[in-house]
Amino acid sequence: MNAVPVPALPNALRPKAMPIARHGEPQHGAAPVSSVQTRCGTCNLREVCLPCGMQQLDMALLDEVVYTRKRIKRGESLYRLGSGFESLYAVRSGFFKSRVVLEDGRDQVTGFHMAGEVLGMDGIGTNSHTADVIALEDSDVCVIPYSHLETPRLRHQLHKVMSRELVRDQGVMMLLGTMRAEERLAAFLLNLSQRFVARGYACDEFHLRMTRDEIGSYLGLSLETVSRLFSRFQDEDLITVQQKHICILDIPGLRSMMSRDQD
Amino acid sequence: MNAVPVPALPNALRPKAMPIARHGEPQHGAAPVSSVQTRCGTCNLREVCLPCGMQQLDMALLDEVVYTRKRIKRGESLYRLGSGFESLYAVRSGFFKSRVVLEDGRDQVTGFHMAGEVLGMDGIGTNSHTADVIALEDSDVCVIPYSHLETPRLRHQLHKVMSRELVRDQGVMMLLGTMRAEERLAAFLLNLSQRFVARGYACDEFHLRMTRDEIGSYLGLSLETVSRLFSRFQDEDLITVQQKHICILDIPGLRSMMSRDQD
DNA sequence: CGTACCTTTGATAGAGTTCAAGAACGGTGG
DNA sequence: CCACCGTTCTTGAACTCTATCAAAGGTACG
Repeated sequence: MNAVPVPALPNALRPKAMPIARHGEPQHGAAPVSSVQTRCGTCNLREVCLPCGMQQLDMALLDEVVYTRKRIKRGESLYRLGSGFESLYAVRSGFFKSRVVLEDGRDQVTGFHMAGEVLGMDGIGTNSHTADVIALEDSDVCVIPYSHLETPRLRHQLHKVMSRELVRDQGVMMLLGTMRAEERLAAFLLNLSQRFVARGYACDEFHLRMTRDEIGSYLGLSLETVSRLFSRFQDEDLITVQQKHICILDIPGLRSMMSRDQD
Repeated sequence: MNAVPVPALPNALRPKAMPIARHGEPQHGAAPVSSVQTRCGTCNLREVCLPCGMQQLDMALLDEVVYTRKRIKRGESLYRLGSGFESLYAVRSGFFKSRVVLEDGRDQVTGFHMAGEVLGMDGIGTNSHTADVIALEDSDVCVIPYSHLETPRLRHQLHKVMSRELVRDQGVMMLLGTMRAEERLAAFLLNLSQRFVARGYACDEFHLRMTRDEIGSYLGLSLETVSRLFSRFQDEDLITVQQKHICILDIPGLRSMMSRDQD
């Protein structure tokens, strides 16, 4: 029942279109306990997942790829710093955060991850993971043993995914390095919006799965600043906020907030 | 003549050990104009370069890998945002910065790159580069056509390099997201020091190849703050600074500067 | 040898943090 | 159904760190 990212909310909050975001397999009344077999060829996420860009390729190839599924409950971790690396994980449904922790206890949220995104690549280099990945809601992942990445196409897809991750990181550095608080939050909202759209959900209305604290950590701001900015954006009719429920009213307005010259 | 990262400086500044940092090939009087053939098997950088970790593997394998070399003069770019992706580049000698530029002109230095490091992986995802990479001194790279990464070992090495890059980015996010100015600069100096050591240079004495402005951009600080902190670190006998020439006097002191509890 | 760039240092101001307190929400159990 | 609890969110006020503005000194390179 957690296949839809916005679980128990009024109709208005449901995705306007959801061609992708349901499980490929029929969902039985009782959720499967932990590991199920899943076939890429029938997975509705295939257009945004690891083999993204493979639509034009032989489906036959995809059909052969079968992964184990794993459920992670809200608050539990997919993996932790120091745990051994064996597999990559594709998020099937749900929402994760990744974070790194400093010796003195400070931590930094390094990313939020939704359906179709790939996790675990930090472990390839040292054979053990360098971050914690924690489910922000009950979630489902496909386990992709690293050793199974045998076909050239799939390997190239992995390269693409990793490369995009590097590019995403550049964006975060830009955000943390040069942007002011309001620009960061605007960029954050627009990014979330884009990613929801890519998954067939409404671009202008969604439910934040993370706390103000987690947003703040990710954006390099205090939770109070995040809260204040949400209120200010609302005053300026850019968005509406009710706790974790966000409506974006003025996408161009948010966008213009990100270029400095025109205040 | 630019093989040594510290070109024209007093003896004290020269690397204390330099088992790695000279060209594998005999250097002819006049520097080669642009492209030369280079063999990994005889390259003195092989222990820190793309095939790092391959020491224990067949050298025979390495010997077959031959790359084209390319010279980039100070101030020139290895590639630019939007330029097509074909190859990865391994830095043989010299020093680079990478940066991304926002529409409104602001830019962010996203990394500094020295001998043995691999550049260009940002281009794999979209088949075009997403950043500018600019030489901070006359430099030398090996051109590694992406299509040549054919052996399983080499591919795995690429995965490792990319993964480590992702982990490095996590570190930068931690830096930009949670650290204060002094912590950032301390972390920066310690990181540089470590990387020099890995290449056989002195850990406590080196020549900065970048300006205060570039350091500031990388660390999310203004150049004035960087300059002030250098001066303060000097007052506190942690380092000595003379323009771009740095001596680290107290590594533990710098390290303790990075944990917040003990002020 | 002069010019352009880089660096240092001071004074001021502003953005965002921190501390604090109260309000809203969500779940639990009586 | 309501009261209760912990967690999350909001808002205010004071303070701090860092940016910005400004000017002078140094260095390097043509």
